[in-house]
Order: sequence, then C-alpha cells, then structure tokens
Amino acid sequence: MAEDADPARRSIGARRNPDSADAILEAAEAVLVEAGYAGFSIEAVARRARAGKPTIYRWWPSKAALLLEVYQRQKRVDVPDTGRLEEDLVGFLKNLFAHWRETSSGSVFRSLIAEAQSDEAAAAALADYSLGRRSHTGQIIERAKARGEIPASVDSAVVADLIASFAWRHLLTNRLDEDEATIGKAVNYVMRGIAAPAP
Amino acid sequence: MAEDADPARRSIGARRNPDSADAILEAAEAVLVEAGYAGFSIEAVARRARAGKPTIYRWWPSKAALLLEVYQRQKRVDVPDTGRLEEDLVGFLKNLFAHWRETSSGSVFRSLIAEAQSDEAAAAALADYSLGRRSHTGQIIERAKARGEIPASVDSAVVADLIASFAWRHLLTNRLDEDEATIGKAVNYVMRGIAAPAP
DNA sequence: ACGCTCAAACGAAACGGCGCGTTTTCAAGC
DNA sequence: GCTTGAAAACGCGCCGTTTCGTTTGAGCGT
Repeated sequence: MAEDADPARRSIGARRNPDSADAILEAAEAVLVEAGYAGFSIEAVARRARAGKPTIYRWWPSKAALLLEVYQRQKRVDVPDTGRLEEDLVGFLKNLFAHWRETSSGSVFRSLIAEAQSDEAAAAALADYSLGRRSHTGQIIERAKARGEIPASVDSAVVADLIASFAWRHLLTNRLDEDEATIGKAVNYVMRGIAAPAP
Repeated sequence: MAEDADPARRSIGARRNPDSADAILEAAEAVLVEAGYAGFSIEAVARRARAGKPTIYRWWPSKAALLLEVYQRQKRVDVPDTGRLEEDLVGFLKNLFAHWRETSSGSVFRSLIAEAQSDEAAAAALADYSLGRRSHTGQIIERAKARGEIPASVDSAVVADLIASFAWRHLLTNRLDEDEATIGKAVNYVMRGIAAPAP
C-alpha cells in the first residue's frame, strides 16, 4: 500500500500519503467520463471523492497535474510485433483507437491536450510525455530497420511523429471510429514512402 | 457601408448592425493575443471593445461562435502552385506555419481547437471548416494527378488529412518553428509513398 | 425637404450562480 | 496535546441574463 516516489505528486511535506489519493484519482476519472471536460472541476472531483478541496490542492498543484496523473494511471496500449512494419503500424493505431474509444483514456487525453493550450505546466508535461511516447513508437520503426525492411537512413522520430499526428487528429476531431480502410491507406502511404529507396 | 448577409451573425431581428460588431471582433482578437486563451473571456472582450456583454450575446450565441468568426476574418494562407507536388506541399506547410507564427491566427486556431474539445457547437463548426479546408488542400493533390505526377488512384482526402494532421500537431505542441528539414522529411516520406506505384 | 415618432440596438450596471484557489475552523487519532 | 486532514467559509472573477436609460436611424406626416 505504501507506494511512493510518484513524481507528479507534491513531495514537499509529503510525510505520508494515505490511499485517499487513489480515491481522488478515481473520482477525477469518473467525473471526466460522466460530465466531460466541461464539467471537470476540482470542486466536482472533491464532491465525488468525498474529499476536501484543500486535500486535492495539497497534492496536485493544478488541474493539469491531476489530469496528467489520471492519464498516466491508465493501462498502456500494447504495441504489436508481427514482423512486418505495416502490420505493426496499422495494428498499433487500431489498438490505440480502440483503447481511446472503449476506455476513459480518450476523454482524459483529449482534455489534457485542451488544457495544455492554456496551461503552461500542462503543456510541458504533455511535451515530456509525448517525447517518451515517440521514442516508444519509434522502436517499431527501429525493429523494421534491424530486419532490413526499411533503409537505416529513415528518421524514425519523424515517422513516429507522423503516426502520432494522425492519431491526435482523429482523437481531437472525434473520428476514432474511422474506417479501418482509411487507417490502412494512410499507413500504407507513409509505409511505401519510407520503404522506397531514397532518391 | 451597409454590408449584410453575414451567415455567422444572428439574423433574427437584425434590422441594423453598426460596425460595432467589427470593433468587438477586433477586441476579441486583441484580447486573445495579449492575454492568451486562458484570459479570453466575454467580459474581457466587452471591456476591451467598450461594449456591453448583452451586445455580444445578441450576435454570437457562445464564445465558440465568436472565436470562429474571429478566425474566419483572418486572411487565408495562399497555396503555391510550382508544378511539383513536393514543392507545393512543403511550401504550403511553410506558409501555413509562418502565418500561424507571425499573425494571431495561430493563437486563434489553437483556442478554437481547445474550445471544440468541450463545446459541441465549436466542434461542429470546426469540423465543417476542416472539411472545406481539406478539399482545398486536396486540390494540390488533384493538380498533381492531372499532371500525371502521381497515380489517379491516390486518395487525395487521406493525403490532405495526413498533411493537416502534421500541421495541427505542430501547432498544438508549440513546434511551429520546427526545422524546415523536418517538414521536408515528413513531406518527402508521404510524397514518395503516394508517388510509388501501388503494390 | 424637414422634423417628429417609434422601435431596435446600444452601454452600463446589477443579478444569482458557479468554480477558482486560499484561509480558517473543527473533529478526530497517534 | 499536537499533528492531520475534512469541512466550511472566504473573496474573486466570469458566466449568462435582466433591467435601466440613452442613442440612432428609418418611416411617415406635414
């Protein structure tokens, strides 16, 4: 129970953290799902968690910090490894879209991106997170390089960024139920682009 | 002077609309630039425009509607036509990034996207706008098809979407000053992907 | 052509409501 | 008895709306 070393949590006078923090995080997620980002207020979370506002502010400096930690609590999307890059990428996107659609992750991440547009701290946290995620996705590309499927000269960061951009756009414009055909086409275009020998 | 037929404006009893509406739109833009999206409130706009809040609410049903009209007032980015698809796409993105960076358009559009994450009307308006923009960008692709530069089987909507996704991501993550090299690489990957003969 | 009238739109102020982030109070528990 | 943390209360700002008195321009009668 007594887990610690949570970087998002204020560690100033954090002499001890009961599991009420977990209740707050769960309440935050529930509020976000039920009332949407518009209804996501610290007061609503406090009400839902039967906690006091000062308790929340003691551990999270801002709404953004709370949002980020809620998102980081979510289970990660698993990255397929089929041995073929195109299948990996399509599978990854399909998994991601399904995960965003079927759990609260989509709502949470959308809210986080929106919050980052007006909150400096959220923007920094999101940038940090994206960096980690990009290198993670980049491993799919790197594996393909190792197999000799694509040239080693391919900039995997740029490719990962293209894929992530595509995912973000569909999340932000409520198009997560896009045809698989469209995903397939988009990935296929990028795929053939990087697989072709450089001119 | 007596211009009319402005679709975004409430036309119920709109017997006459002085140019105070222009003052409000200008004030909205100024507030957004100076105070950012976080400080963008109807009250702030009203103060800045020396207008009453009811006047604003009379013509724009929501903050989102006001935002959208501010954005649509902006000058459009011109789309190059160099005769080579890759140059067109890179040029378009470079123009767009510069425009977003150097005018208030970037702030306005970022705010609009953020607002669309919690406001249904804003989301609908944005989707509508994006649809128009996508077909506009799609014309670059169509021209390349007509020249025989890429196969006619290429789905220009998907390609336009890929390009737009890339632009959105860089706008939303404050990376509009990305190296031209990165833009070039990304476009080049997509470019070669669609130029290659379908397998 | 002139001036009157009337309705529409105006700016300003105030309303109740809500969420913010903070401070203060108060009932526990080691 | 001293720390802890939930609960209540605070002042603030913005929301969206209502009310007030004023300005303005179009229509109409003289």
